[in-house]
Amino acid sequence: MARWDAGAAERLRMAALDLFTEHGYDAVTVTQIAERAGLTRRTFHRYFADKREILFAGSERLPPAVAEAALATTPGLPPLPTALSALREVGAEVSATVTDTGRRRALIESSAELTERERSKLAEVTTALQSALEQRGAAPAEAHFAARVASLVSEEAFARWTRGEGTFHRCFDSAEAALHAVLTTANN
Amino acid sequence: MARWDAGAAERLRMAALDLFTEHGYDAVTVTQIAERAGLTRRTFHRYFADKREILFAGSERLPPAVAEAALATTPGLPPLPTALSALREVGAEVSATVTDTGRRRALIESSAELTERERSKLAEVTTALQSALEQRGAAPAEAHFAARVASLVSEEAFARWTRGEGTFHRCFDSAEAALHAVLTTANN
DNA sequence: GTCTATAGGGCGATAGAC
DNA sequence: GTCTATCGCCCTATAGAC
Repeated sequence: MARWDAGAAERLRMAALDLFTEHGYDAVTVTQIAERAGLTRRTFHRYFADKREILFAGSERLPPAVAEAALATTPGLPPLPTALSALREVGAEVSATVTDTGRRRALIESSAELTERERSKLAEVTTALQSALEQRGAAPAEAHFAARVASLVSEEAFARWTRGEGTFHRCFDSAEAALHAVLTTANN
Repeated sequence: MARWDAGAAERLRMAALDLFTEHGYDAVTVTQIAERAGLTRRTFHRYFADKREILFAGSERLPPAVAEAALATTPGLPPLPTALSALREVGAEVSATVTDTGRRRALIESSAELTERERSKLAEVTTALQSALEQRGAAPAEAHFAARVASLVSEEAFARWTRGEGTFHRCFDSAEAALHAVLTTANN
């Protein structure tokens, strides 16, 4: 376990995931994670701001990706379709890339601390999306609603995809249809 | 410094609010709050699980209140109108009761930690609402969407109300109209 | 790499209300 | 006397400073 083995961050991530699944999130200390990765507690904090962050490594790339996707859609497309299209596109990429989905989901749901942090991460995506919509000329309130409704669809799409209800695109479309159904039933 | 002065929790809350506004949330320690309230750090933790919780005192009453309101609406009303009606009703009560709105809002927005916690509190309301809708016979996915869309309207209503855009009922209605506008523009 | 401040909580002793 | 809120001292772990 050479001190300069590459991928310290990735080794820490794996060590953490293993220890968490084995003993539960709360029962594992940062020191134990660092030790299993052959590093020190100090080094852990060079890569992750706090213990929760290790389960959200790489998530900082999502908000800019979504914003970029939104800005790249057909000019003149209204805010909601723009937001949906951006999240559909980036979500498909994520669903194709991501690993350990099941273990990660179970862990996050097992701890209030982690659920809380996940909400923040999702909120960051929504905020970035809202800004992008405003850049495209949407009014703040309009951008806010569109970004949040689209995020709602995207979250539901991920939930369906995790449950194995088909490809991400398929799940996204069915989530969108389900939302539409709820909205129109209401207007009767 | 009477050990038995009534309202320890409220004294702690006031002390915390004062100290936070004076020095900033991060710069204040639990020990300082307890001292200003004439109590010890240990007692603080008998009332509040952690430092953040003191800014959300009483929030545990909201989820049941919203669920109750949802269950009390006209039988047969579809999920979304039910959810909207419940949040409109409870929101109006809250807006009539709550104090220190301005200071509290500024504080929460000043700290990522507090923003994170607030999201959790809002999510608890949404979850309770969703359960109530399911109890009324809505399918899980349907209940989920209705609860979250309605919560979105309610949050926007509170934002408008805090900005002084009229009574809470008025703000709620205008928020609902704004959402409707975004949704219909999308369907063109 | 060590050192410090602080959070958060377990446990038993105790001071005051009844 | 009982009952219970509070205290004091214990500990561990996080997070960041030196």
